[in-house]
Amino acid sequence: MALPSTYADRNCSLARALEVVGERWTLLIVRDAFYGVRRFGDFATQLGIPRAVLTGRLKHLVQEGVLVRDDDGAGTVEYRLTDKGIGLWPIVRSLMSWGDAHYSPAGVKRALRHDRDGGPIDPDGRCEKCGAVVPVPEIRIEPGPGFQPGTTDPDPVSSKLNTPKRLLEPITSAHSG
Amino acid sequence: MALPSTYADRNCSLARALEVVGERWTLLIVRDAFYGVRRFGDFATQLGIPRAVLTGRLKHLVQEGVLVRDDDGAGTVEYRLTDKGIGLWPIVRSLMSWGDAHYSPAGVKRALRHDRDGGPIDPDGRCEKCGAVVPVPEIRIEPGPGFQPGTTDPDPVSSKLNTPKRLLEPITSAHSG
DNA sequence: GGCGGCCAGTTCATTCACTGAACCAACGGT
DNA sequence: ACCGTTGGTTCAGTGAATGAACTGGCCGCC
Repeated sequence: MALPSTYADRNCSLARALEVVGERWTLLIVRDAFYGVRRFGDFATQLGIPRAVLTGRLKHLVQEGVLVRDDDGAGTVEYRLTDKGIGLWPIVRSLMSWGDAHYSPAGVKRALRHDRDGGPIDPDGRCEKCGAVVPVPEIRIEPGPGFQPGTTDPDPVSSKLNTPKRLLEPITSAHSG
Repeated sequence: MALPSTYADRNCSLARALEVVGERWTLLIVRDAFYGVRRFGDFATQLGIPRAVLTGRLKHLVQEGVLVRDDDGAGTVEYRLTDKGIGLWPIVRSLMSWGDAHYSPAGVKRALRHDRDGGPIDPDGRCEKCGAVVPVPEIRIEPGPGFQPGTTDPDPVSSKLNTPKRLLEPITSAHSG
């Protein structure tokens, strides 16, 4: 985003946060990272984002410490959320919740559950069964009542994204899956 | 923002929410609305946003039911948050909180308190004194330890924004204040 | 050891949106 | 009649997004 040159808003953490995750596409990339997407190509096809833009956004996110770029030396590159990136979860959750509440009359598109006890997670991120704020790796995501299966048959990555799974669990594309 | 023409992501409420509040400036406008800003000119000077862009964003937000445009017939126009707009509070709060946590080593720039009992509000939006999720109109906002007073002396609206006050309480610009 | 496929990333011409400053019209007060 | 305030609009210049084609490293395979 890069705020106006004259950084009028030195005292707003919201503006500061938006400099990191406020640009177009960025939060969608982060969301996919929560869903387990790690590969450049998977982000690209999943989001339909121009590759040049994706390159820039990933660089920015790595620079800001939201993602780490893990290059195994043999040419396999993976982007993974850092702890700082995982800290974005409440933002992603509350945006999804607001979107569901106002634009998905048939019910939530993706439901969240506490993987340990199966309890539903309320809009505040608490498990309705055990009452605890559920840590990200213990969250299971699955299609909700508002979910609409696509008309065209999905690529392998999409179908995995639409299957119940825990957050952060890697999605492997193509051959290795 | 207007997602890619081919709306690949029909099943993502995050994408849907970002269509409404994901464009540059939009969440800053919403934040200012929480702070009590209501006038076109105040948004413009406060944010340093080009007026043409502000016009477009306000129109969009009104269209989406996040703000109402209130024209008293005598030429006085006010933009106010609707209930749907107030529903964005958890998003604004969690973004501020993330920004403070990672970019404000001296402490939060703005502190939130439950106006009724003075209890501090935790990152989840709960009053640490009474334990309740604090409704927006009961939230008092005030400069925190990370707040940096500006070098240039502020316009009247800014100084009011930097004074403890409750959310949604209107800020009146210039003469009437 | 050359071939083909996969993958991350670049290049580039086109289109689109933002920027910033100037301008305009309605109203209020004097 | 005139001036200041307010909510916009207009417009040329600039920068960023788009989308499709391309590059180059690495792999397995014959």
